[in-house]
Amino acid sequence: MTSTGARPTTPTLDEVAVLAGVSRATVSRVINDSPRVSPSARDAVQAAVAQLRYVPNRMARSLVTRRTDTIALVLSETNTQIFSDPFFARIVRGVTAALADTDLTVVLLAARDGREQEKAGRYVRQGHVDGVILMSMHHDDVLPAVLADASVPLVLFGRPLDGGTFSYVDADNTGGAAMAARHLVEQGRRRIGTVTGPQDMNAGIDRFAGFRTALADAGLPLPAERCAKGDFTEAGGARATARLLEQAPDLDAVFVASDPMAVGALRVLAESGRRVPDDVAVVGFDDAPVAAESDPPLTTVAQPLTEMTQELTDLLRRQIEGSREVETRICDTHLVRRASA
Amino acid sequence: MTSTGARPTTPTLDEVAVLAGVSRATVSRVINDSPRVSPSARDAVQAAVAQLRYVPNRMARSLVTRRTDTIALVLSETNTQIFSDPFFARIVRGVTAALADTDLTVVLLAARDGREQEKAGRYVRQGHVDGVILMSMHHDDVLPAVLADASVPLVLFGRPLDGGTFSYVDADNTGGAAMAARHLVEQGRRRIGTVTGPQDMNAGIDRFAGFRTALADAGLPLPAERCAKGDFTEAGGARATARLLEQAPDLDAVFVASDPMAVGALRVLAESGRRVPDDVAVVGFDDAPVAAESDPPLTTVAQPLTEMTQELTDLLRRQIEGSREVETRICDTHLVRRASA
DNA sequence: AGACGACGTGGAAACGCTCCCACAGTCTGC
DNA sequence: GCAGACTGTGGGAGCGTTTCCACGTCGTCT
Repeated sequence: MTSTGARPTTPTLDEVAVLAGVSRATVSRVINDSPRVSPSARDAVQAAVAQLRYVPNRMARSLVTRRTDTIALVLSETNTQIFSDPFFARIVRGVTAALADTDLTVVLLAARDGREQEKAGRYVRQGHVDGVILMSMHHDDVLPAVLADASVPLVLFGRPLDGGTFSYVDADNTGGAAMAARHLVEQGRRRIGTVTGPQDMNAGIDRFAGFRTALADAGLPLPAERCAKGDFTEAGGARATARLLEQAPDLDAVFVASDPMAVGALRVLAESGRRVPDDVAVVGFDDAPVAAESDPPLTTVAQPLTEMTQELTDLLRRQIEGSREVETRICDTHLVRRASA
Repeated sequence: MTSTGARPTTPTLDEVAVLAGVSRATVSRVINDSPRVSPSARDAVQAAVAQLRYVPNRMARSLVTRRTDTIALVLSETNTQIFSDPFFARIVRGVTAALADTDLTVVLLAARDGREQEKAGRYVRQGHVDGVILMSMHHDDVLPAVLADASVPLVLFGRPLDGGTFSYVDADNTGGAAMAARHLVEQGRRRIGTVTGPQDMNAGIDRFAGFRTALADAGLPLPAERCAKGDFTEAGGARATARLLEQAPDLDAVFVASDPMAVGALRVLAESGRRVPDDVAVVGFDDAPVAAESDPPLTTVAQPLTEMTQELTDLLRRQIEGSREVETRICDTHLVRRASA
């Protein structure tokens, strides 16, 4: 079983050339689908490639072309829990799907603490990738600046808080939250509260702002005791809702800034003996898979994730092609009506 | 805002050498911490590096060293849902943590369909990484063979089904399931059923086998109507449990092959009016975070995930160093007793 | 029939780095 | 005081590609 022999050396372009009886340059042309090759030469090369099971050496190729055909999807998030958030999974799926037809490969980089962020930054700066999609939600994250500084094409998922000059794609969080608020008002609710997201995340801030503004526009008050801060997790949503019910037991509706939190809210509401939507209406945000399966199914604000990931990759690819334009895309949300409101 | 000017060209070793007044070779030595450099030269080089903000070009370096200092963690799994399974997140965390002190960077590759698996395979074969940790659970996955064929160091998470000669690390699924069965027997349970995992996954097969054997050893029968097949998800666990209760309403205990499924089982049991553990005892598997928060908290079989990821990286690093030994590690599980059994 | 593109091809120069080797200078032990 | 080792340094080859350029060899147009 034991052996420390050298691993088999992979064939090079030269060896293929010799076997095919042509020059290295011609083999290269065949590999790269150049039209300027005779059919006979092409056949000979392809046969030789197949026989030797030749695979081009990426490093050598990248060294001269200065392209890697790889992009990084960097998840900069200290909360390890969020990494298993279905929302992230959907983004990853969307991005890889959007690039399925291209020859770009997506690699994921998880940067959960300072050291990992540093590693990710170095990885990018060393030229491993042609571009970066960065998901960084927190205010104090330095990675956006570090990567921008690496002068590598960069697109953010989510509006950056500090308003730096980054290209980014985001959902219309403000508008979506306002839509949720108006929906509740139209249902005749008057004592409407909210479970917010973290207020150091743009999504948390914007959803709260949109909600508050819409409520004010409708002439409804939003006293502090009808607001509780959550952390986008189910457990956090449950805790926040419990607090809310204690502070404002007469609540007749609640806007919960994410679906996982809303699921927690539904549980706590049920445990408190309240019926949803009869006693308390609930609107969530995200249209996560779980929203359709909750009891009752959740009315929620949907983000057009497919469109967003498509925009993300479009923007990035345009930058890779050479554009230095700073572009932003705010994608419209829409209300998905189910049973909870 | 618009401009399509060329991105700033990154400095090379030569430019650093000129600025520092030394040769390229000396700069290289400083970069690579060679001891054979005089303090004065070292200082001059470091100053020049800082001034030019020089970062070595990975491609050029890798081309000659044949190392990339990168390993890939490949998730080969068609079930997109599993990608957001907390279990995966824990593995990712464990692996990156185990490599935190090294200069190895981990990149994640998600291979969810044939095309993505092909991309991942190509990525690896082209020499982007020094080694691969592969999570591939399904019987019909071709990626293990493809990657092994790429003659790149490879370690599997989870025992491969076809018994190929791969290095791998796995939990003692058989032993853990047997432990769960014995625990239920010791509690005086006699009509014990199970919700299994998918039977085309090694974890599903082994847990079922260990459970069945232990039950037989205890002289207890396991009729077919006390077995229901799940898919490792909460919803699947709920469905399987509902089936189980229909087929065998007199069940007094159930071993559920994963914690998410067990959570689904608890819900269905509660809905059917059964008390846990009074009427039906439940043991799960994985010791997922959710196990501690369920109602009642779940007794479950824990895998030593930290130890496993550590072994995984140790094995891989040894292979990268040149070992061609095929090594396997089966890590012991232990029972975490909570309230459900 | 002669000139002239177009076409297919090979030689050779990069790309940015590491590392072997040679070389001068300094230090040690006699 | 001199052979020998040791130390720091620079020159240069080479890693496996792509791509520019020059060079025949045709077919086509006047």
